[in-house]
Amino acid sequence: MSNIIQSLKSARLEKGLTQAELGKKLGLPQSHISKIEQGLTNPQFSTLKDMARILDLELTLVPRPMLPAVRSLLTGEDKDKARWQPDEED
Amino acid sequence: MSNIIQSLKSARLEKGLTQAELGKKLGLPQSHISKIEQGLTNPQFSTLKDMARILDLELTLVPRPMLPAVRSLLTGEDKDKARWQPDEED
DNA sequence: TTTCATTATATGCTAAAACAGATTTACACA
DNA sequence: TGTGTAAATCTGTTTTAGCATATAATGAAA
Repeated sequence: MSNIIQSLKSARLEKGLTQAELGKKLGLPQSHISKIEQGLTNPQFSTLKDMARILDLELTLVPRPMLPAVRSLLTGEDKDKARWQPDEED
Repeated sequence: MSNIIQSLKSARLEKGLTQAELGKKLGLPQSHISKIEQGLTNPQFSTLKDMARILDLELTLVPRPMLPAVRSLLTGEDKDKARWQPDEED
């Protein structure tokens, strides 16, 4: 399963939402959320974008060279330790 | 047109790639790239993700509250000016 | 500047996949 | 066991992805 899908599922659970509740907010049937989370379908871009938004996340484009910096910012790590990891694979 | 699509098109042009060249790298027909860039179709998530990667970009999920920080990091702005903008709309 | 060649992007038409709706399974717990 | 809730599966409809082709744009040569 893609990392992004995984993260979206985690975000849904952390918010205590069921697939049906999330689906309702999105105007999507629960069956979709199920298939998406199981990786049984390759969803449309807009579907994931909308899903992210409902979960207070935003799909953004990051230049590869900036990835380590962005990741350390997001994880709250100290950027000045100068030991950035190579990119993690998706 | 979605901001992300817009950005991907800009990235393609900046790299001096034609739709056909990008399509070839992706294993997609040029006609798709055309439709996607025109907003005539709602592409699959994986298509955009792959497209981004070819263009040295990565599709990442950012918590909404972190958006301003991430954006200022990406645009190279001074984070300490303490006048973060509210989120720009997509 | 006209023509011709070449390249870049856009448009039609079928096949495949996402989507909507209804149903079914899994699991909790009274 | 029976009831309620959450997630998964099954079947028909809508939309994208793929292929072929057409239109548009660029540039070189006459």
